[in-house]
Parts: sequence; C-alpha cells; structure tokens
Amino acid sequence: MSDNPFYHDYMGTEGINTFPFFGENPSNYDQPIPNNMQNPHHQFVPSSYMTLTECLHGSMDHYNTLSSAFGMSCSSSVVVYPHVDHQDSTKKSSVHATPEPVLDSPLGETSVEIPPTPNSSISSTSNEAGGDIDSSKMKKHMQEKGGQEEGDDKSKKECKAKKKGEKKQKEQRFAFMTKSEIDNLEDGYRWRKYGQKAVKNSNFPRNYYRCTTQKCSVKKRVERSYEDPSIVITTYEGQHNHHCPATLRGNSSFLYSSSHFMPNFPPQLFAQMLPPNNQQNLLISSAYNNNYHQHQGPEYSLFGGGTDDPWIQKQEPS
DNA sequence: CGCTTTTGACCAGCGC
DNA sequence: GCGCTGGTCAAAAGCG
Repeated sequence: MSDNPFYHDYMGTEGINTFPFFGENPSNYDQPIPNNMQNPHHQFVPSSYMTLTECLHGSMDHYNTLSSAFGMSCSSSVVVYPHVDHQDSTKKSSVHATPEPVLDSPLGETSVEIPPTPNSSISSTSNEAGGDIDSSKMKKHMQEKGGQEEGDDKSKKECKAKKKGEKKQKEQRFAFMTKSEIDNLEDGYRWRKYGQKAVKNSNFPRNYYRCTTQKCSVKKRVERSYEDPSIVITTYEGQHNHHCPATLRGNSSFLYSSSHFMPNFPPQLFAQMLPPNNQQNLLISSAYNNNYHQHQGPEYSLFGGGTDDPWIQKQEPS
C-alpha cells in the first residue's frame, strides 16, 4: 500500500479491484461496457482505459474519453474524488458544506487536496458486503429489545461496551459532484429517502437515502453546494451487495440516455481510475477546480448545458 | 395496499 | 456538563 491517504481511505483493504458501487464480486468487473455508454460527441473507447494519472497528464482525448465514460453530457459535469472522512473533517470548525478539490491547474497538476467535509464520522463497521452494524441499527436493536425488561440493562451495557470496544471503521465512501438541476441523480439503484437535514451555512438541505434492496446497507447523501447551487454533491457509502436492478432488468438504456452522471458506468474504468500504488495524485476530473471558477463568466453558461458546458468546452480549444 | 416521502424527535460525537 | 451539529428513526401523510 502506498502512503496515499486516498488509497487507504478509498481503497480500504480491498485492493484495487473493488469499488463501492459494485460490491466485491470480481465477476462484476467483467461486465461488458454498454454501447450506450458511448457519447456521440465524445466517443467512449472501451479499450482505452486509462489510469488516473493518464487522465491528468494525458491528452484532451483522454479527458474527453473520461468525460464520456462518466456520461457527461449537456447539462451535467462531474468531478469525482475519493471521499476521505478524516476525523478532523468532523470538527465543528470545518464549516465547508462543499468539498472542494483543489487543482492548481486543470490537467497538469496531480495533487489534489482532499476537501474537508462537514460529515460527522460514520459509526459503522464494514463486514461482508456492506452488512454493517452501525449505531443506529444498534439502537434499533436495542429498542426492539426494549419490551424485554429483563436483561435490558445488561444488553444495553453489552451494546455500549461493544460500541466502545469497537474501533470505528470508516465505510468506504465515494463522493462526486455533478452539475445538475436534479438533486437525486438516477444511478440504476433504488433508494429510499430516510432523512433530510438542514446543512449549516447552506440554504440547501442534505438528503439521506438508503438502498432499498434487502440487506444492502449502502447509503447515499445528496446535497447542493452552498457555493454553487448548480452543483450536486453525492456521497455514496458502502458497497452494494447485489446487482444494479436496472441492469438486471435489461433496461439500462435509460441510465445512459439521461443527461446526468451515472455512477454505474463500467467498473473496469473505475478500477483503472483508482490511484495506483505509490502515486500521490488523484484525479478524477477536472471540473470543480479553480480553473473552472476562473472561467465562470459571461462567456459561459453554467446552466445552459449543451456544448456551452465550460468543463467540456474548455477541453476542446479551438 | 404497499411503498415512498416528510418531518419532528432523538441520539452520538465533538468542542468548549 | 452543555450546546451544537450530523445522522437516524419512525409515525404520519402522500402517492400510484
């Protein structure tokens, strides 16, 4: 393992072949890339998987390929980065509601600062395929046992002791930003909303979703950037232990025909995008960076979509 | 009728 | 210990 914190936090101990969206079944990574992943404007070439570094240092074609692979199209752009949930990030002094990757230059620099997040730590332990026991479940468990007066204290104490003894483990998280007017981006999985919270320093609430599939504990958080309301920050937590329902139904076309980012794109690509060993850099995209902000202006239409998208357009200098 | 969303309440963790 | 904040629960309402 490298010293790269991304690697540790994002990759966990699973190695490079795992990705939160796809569970741990290696066969998942042999899934063919759907034809409709191909963007008519930026053709996605399955054989040209690239590493993150290649994306960063690579040609415009690589960038465009990446963009295409993300399903980036007219109205959405995406930046993806492993979401590191440092303890420090939970400090109250961290008031940033929006994670903000920092890139010194759009493509050339390879260092990315992992943004602080307002998330409080997740008290959960990861075990087989996301079957975790978090504090809430513990609580529920305790509540369910509430009727049993006898031994109630004992079980509570046991739970407490267990919680105390357990070292908090971070769920694998993966966050990305999309520029979209729609908060909850379709990703092929079915989600049930279980909470909504106002976010400090933000006018926009944060929504909490849970995968509706039984025994799948994947959660996702969706919030809007308080800095740029056009940006939706989606954070996935955990691994699906099942196939994507939409894919199984064979109607995945809608996944990619949508103009929004689909995290369901080929796992091979995700694997390739993960930061390799001994590599301090990470990228995944380019969109939400200083350069982008610098380019905001009358010449660009943030909401306009189409080829006006500055994040795409600027990769194609005329 | 079953599933999803809404929303107020509750809890845990953290800083002071 | 207290207050703040994020995260979750669960009953009620909404919806198809």
